[in-house]
Amino acid sequence: MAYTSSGQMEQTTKQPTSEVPKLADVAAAAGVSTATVSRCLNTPDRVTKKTLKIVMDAVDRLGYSPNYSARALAAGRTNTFGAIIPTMENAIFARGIQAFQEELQENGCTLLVASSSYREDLEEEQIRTLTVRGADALLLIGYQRDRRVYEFLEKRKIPAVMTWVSDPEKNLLSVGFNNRKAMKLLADLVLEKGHTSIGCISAETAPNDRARDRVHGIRDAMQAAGLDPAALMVEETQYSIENGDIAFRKLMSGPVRPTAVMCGNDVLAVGALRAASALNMRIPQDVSITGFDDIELASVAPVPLTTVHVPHRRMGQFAAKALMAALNGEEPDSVELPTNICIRDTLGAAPR
Amino acid sequence: MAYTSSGQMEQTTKQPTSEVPKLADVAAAAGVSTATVSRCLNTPDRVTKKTLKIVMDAVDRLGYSPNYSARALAAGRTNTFGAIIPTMENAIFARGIQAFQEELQENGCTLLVASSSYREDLEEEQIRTLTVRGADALLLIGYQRDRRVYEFLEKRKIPAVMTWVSDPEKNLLSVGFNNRKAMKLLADLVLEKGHTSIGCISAETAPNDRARDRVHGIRDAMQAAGLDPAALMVEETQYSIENGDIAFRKLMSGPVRPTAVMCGNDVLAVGALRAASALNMRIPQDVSITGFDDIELASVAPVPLTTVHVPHRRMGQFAAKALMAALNGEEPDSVELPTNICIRDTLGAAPR
DNA sequence: TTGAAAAATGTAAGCGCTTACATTTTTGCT
DNA sequence: AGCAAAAATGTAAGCGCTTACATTTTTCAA
Repeated sequence: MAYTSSGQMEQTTKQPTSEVPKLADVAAAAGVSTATVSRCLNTPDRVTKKTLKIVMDAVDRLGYSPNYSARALAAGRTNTFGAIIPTMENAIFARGIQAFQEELQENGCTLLVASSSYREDLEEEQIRTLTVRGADALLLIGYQRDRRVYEFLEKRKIPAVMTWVSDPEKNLLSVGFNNRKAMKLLADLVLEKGHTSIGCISAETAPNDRARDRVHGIRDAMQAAGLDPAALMVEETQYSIENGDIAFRKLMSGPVRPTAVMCGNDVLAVGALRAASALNMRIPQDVSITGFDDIELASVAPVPLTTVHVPHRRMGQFAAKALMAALNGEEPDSVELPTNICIRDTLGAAPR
Repeated sequence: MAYTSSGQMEQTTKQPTSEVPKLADVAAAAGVSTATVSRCLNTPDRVTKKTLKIVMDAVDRLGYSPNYSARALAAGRTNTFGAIIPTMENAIFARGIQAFQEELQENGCTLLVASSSYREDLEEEQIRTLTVRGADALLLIGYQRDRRVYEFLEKRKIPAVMTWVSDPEKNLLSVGFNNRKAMKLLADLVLEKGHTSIGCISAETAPNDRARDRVHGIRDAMQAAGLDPAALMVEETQYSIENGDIAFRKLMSGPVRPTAVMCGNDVLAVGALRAASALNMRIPQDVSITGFDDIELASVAPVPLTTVHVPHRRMGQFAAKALMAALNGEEPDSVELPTNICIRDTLGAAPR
């Protein structure tokens, strides 16, 4: 009777199994100790095939499933990961996070997602919340945050991976891509088409290092092509179709009309597309427009969008793998994924 | 020394506070028992103002935050809610779930979201997973699922709220709206405009009671208007812009061309819109198109969409409130929210 | 066959918190 | 001032699991 879960004697009137079975019940049913049951569940190779079978049969028979809180408390790990993304409102992060989640799930881990609304202070708060909630590790977007945050994570020994960015210079684990280089490559292509008057619709660069890098990339290309990088006309706004529309109109009503408008992401580009067609501008004959990300929206836009394809799914998967490795005491390497340009119908030769 | 967390004597070399402080440390620092600290945190009104202050000061000073696993284990509640939605890929559920989450967060609760890909079997699996993970309560979409699932929840005493639907006949807690009635109202309007040949692009109705109800609503209106409900031309497909496009073309290439196409949601409607303009049909002169949901997409579509507005945010909030009430042993009432028709530019008089 | 090393299993001490119950303090009367 | 009831606080027993360590069983070379 050593392992029955309740101290009371067996009643003559048997309980109708309304109670959820616990580890000790399985142990009793299988005639082994709780430690053995625990091993069968967590480290099956430390147990005889025979006992494994007996125990697993008991598990099935009782319909046992472990209490995660108890497990977390005893083991000191929650198997819960956190991700803090700037927004859930549009699809920018959806695919990558989805892949991240799937990869975790396959390994028995859970994901908690929070959003920061592109605000550093809120991000910090969310990081603390998720940590307190017991997240074993975190996925973050970009590098830009107070050093205090990094110190906090360091102190708590919580592995974190930065995503959507890549900078080998930084001594931080990252799984992402080089925004600046990716955008430069697309800009090179735009310049090759003969455009000299370039506009750019970007997310707000102050709180967003990815956006900043992308704008930088355009300037790099201009410089390389012998143009004045300062001539780039930049409109900053928040990511939304509506805002892309507005920003495009602003660019078009300025003193110098750009012949190509490079957008910081596909959502803005679709807004620009809409504005252009509302202004009776033909694409790409009158104006070229490019995006970034290659989300579904890009391919179903009124005119399919020339954009930069980002391997979101692979990024999510690798990020998960890296964090799980870090939790196992390994020292995973950062990975920089290649992006590639996705040529569709919105980029053409400069007019005239 | 009764409440220090470590049994060892104070070392001469003080630890650099690397260890995360625990309840007992706070108790020791405040000079009270662990019970009192716990009460300060959970039921502050059961404690003197004075001790509350002392304890909270200690909490701040030590930077204490409770271990949620331990709390969950001891209290038998996790303060975690689960939501299982058919898909995260488009924005249909985003707003409602976001509001649900915000409401929970305000009350110190966490949300775990999983998706079922519109498959009953996967939904059941996710329900079990979330339950095992310790979800105290669940938000589900629609009514349609095996009775076994309801029994399971009943047995485990896990409150669940059905959302995006409302049927007072069902003896289940729900916070939602009447899909059939909502769609009928819109269909009434379409019929008033003189349309007699109606098409419908719907989600697959087999696994989706909301979609089924909406189609039903159109038929109700036709019947009421003296038309043959069986004459409704229905195309079923999965929710995506692309599929809406394809379905629209199918409808238009059938033996009878509908003059109005009512879509099961806004995403499909935007696809239909795109197809129409690709086919050089003017909206609404040549063909009327309607949506359902009123997500952002609807108002930024090439032609702003006439659609049914669903109060997603309020639905999410009420759902959260209902579940929290249920967990407190109350018996919350189901709530049916009103929808309303959002008239924009895609519905016009029947041609000729 | 024997015995030491390796493998399997068992024992029991927590993990950090909540809460029933016991005890002490305060309150509000008379 | 004195007393019973109410309020505040303290005591300590778990919540269900993992795991260090102890014990038993198996393996395998001599």
